[in-house]
Amino acid sequence: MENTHQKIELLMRCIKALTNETSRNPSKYVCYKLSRVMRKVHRYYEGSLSQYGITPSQFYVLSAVWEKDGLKFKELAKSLEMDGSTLTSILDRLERLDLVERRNDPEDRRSLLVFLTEQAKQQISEMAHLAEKLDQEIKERFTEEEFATFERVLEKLSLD
Amino acid sequence: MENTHQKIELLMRCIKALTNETSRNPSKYVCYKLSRVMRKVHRYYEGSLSQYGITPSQFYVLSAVWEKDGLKFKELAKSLEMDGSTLTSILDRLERLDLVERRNDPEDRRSLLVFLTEQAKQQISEMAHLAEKLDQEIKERFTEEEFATFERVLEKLSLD
DNA sequence: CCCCAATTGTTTGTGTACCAATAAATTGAT
DNA sequence: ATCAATTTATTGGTACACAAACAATTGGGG
Repeated sequence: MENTHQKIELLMRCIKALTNETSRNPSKYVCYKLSRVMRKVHRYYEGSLSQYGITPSQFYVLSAVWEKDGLKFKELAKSLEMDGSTLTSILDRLERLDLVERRNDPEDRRSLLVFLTEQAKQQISEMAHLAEKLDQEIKERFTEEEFATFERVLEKLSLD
Repeated sequence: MENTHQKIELLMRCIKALTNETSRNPSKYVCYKLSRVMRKVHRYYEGSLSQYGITPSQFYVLSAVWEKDGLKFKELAKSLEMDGSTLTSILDRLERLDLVERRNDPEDRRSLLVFLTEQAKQQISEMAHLAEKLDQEIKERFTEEEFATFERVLEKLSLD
């Protein structure tokens, strides 16, 4: 009986293939594949970065401020292509962790400047080193050309 | 003066390149690239699916139930590789939209079975058709081989 | 100089996403 | 048959992500 069920399943799959009926499984959609992989890779980074008490998104923000200390809130959001309200909440947490500091912009009272704290400056390069190692471990699983194509497609998709 | 500033920027980039100092910009990390592209593609789907009043994630759940109507909650979560608590909240919304129905499993009182409503059955193939069109528009931007490599890498990353 | 439109960052509300803790039901070992 | 361990779905808590509404500020046209 169990065997019969399996045969029926197989037959159904054959019928679908022969009639060219498209699968209903969501795993065929690009968007679904992307989100599944993104979540997986995100958790992979998260597992390592948690030793510093931060999340991947918080790490990206720290890196961007590290690249240009004291940049404007607006510039930061733009460079991360991140919604302002999302950045506000991430900065709230980073400020609570004493890793980042908001200061008033002397030239425009609407604007904020974002700085790393001393503590963050001491830790960030170690964090970055860790993240590079994680990246390396991912890349090792593919040929250089394969991964280059992958990144090129990602790059092209990220330009609107 | 502005010109001087640009020259300094350029010089700094040269120094970084010559000393092999790695960039601090987060856009070099695989995880960041993935999340940026995922968000972009997600918004792209969202814009179209919103005409049905649903989100991409809700669409994936509907598709999976469409593929196998009346499957167990647990199976559904597993096939979507989704945390159970996430699925609970998505099913709550889909039930409120009258697109999905939870029923008790007669064979195990801990378990739930998930069904599409009549309304959902009438709409889902149109939604799927739309999603396929969106996918097609993305794929058109690349050569077949290029995109095949991209999907192969995604596939491999989603395992383990 | 004044007013109105645009800009800046925050708040609020909704929707994922996941972990830990929970309650209910089932299973298995004795 | 009974009790402990396991399984199942939900709840509660935290963290993104984004749109819309908001307050403070700036800037330009009259």
